[in-house]
Amino acid sequence: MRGMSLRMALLGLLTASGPASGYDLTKRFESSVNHAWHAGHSQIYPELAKMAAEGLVTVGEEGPRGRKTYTVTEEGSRLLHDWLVTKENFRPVRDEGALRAFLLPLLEPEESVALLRREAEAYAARLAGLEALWQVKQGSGFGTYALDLGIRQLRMMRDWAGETADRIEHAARG
Amino acid sequence: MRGMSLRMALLGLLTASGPASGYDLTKRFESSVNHAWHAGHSQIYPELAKMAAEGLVTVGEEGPRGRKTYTVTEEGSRLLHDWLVTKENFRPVRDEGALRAFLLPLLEPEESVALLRREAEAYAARLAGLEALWQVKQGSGFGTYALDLGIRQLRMMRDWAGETADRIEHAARG
DNA sequence: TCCTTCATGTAACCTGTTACATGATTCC
DNA sequence: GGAATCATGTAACAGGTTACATGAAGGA
Repeated sequence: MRGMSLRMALLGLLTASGPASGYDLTKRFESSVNHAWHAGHSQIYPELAKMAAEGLVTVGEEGPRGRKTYTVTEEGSRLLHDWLVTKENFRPVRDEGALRAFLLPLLEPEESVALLRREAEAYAARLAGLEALWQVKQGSGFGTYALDLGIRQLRMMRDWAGETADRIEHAARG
Repeated sequence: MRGMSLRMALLGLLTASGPASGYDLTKRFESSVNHAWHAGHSQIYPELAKMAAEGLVTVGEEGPRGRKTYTVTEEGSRLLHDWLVTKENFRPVRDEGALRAFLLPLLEPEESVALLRREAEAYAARLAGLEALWQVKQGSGFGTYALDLGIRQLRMMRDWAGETADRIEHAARG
């Protein structure tokens, strides 16, 4: 089995914050795990159905408006634990930002510099968002480790973009 | 059009290192752009065919063993340039490492620590690979900016894993 | 002759994206 | 009554993975 990530994210959210509907999970994704793994409702609903069919979750009674509540089973719990502990995580890299970095020398120096400055700003803006979240959470709570990682990531990229722009500018003038 | 990355990587390699066959490009991918964007031959061959059909590249005479040589056209060149200069790059995040970080609190402290130590080592090993490459290239040449980015990335992840392990260990004891 | 490398592809499958589609409930 | 939000889904398509399949050329 290859891409179990969506499954694991769902099992994780259900474990951490308790039983929920597909709708709830879609919201939880947006507000918590989204900066680590993105998924929309059109992916979540069918995945929950499959997971129920495979016994990883159970579906409760239908509530108002057809609401279905999912709960993790023993088997789901075990699977998540095993995945976390066991799985070697080196899937092939596919990073559009890095690809653009790779191709950067194909641009004129002024073009590259302008691009990098723009990107540095964009990274800084996203960074500000995550840092605000960090403030709110006071550096504790469920998503903290991932949030820390995300912040470090954006800081690194902002710095890389800025310093690379400086380097190119310097080389073009000097 | 959404995922133009493979296309752009191919146009970029053809621009930077000259006309090549699908086979050559597969090799070039492995040895240069692989740490930024991965693709195998089964993706590259059909993509080149599509690109030829759309006039982004031309196919030369067949060489020995059915070898086909591709060359970038004006149109391909323009497309690549526009993509680099214009495109806003914020595709949704989908980072398995970050997801695992998010789910980390579901493990027992000792399990998390063991996992993070293992990961820190793995990052360090990959880092050593890229740093060796950097030494070879003496910090210059076509892929340099991306290589720099890759190195910063791995350093950051290694540090994050190590420091997070320390933090958890400290909290569990103290 | 045999092995390796060069060289091309296809097919089935899984994951993710975008757009379409529907309807109940609650609040103003 | 009308708008927002709750709540579920499907379908067509694009992108990526794995495995299968074939054969020519070159070197030991």
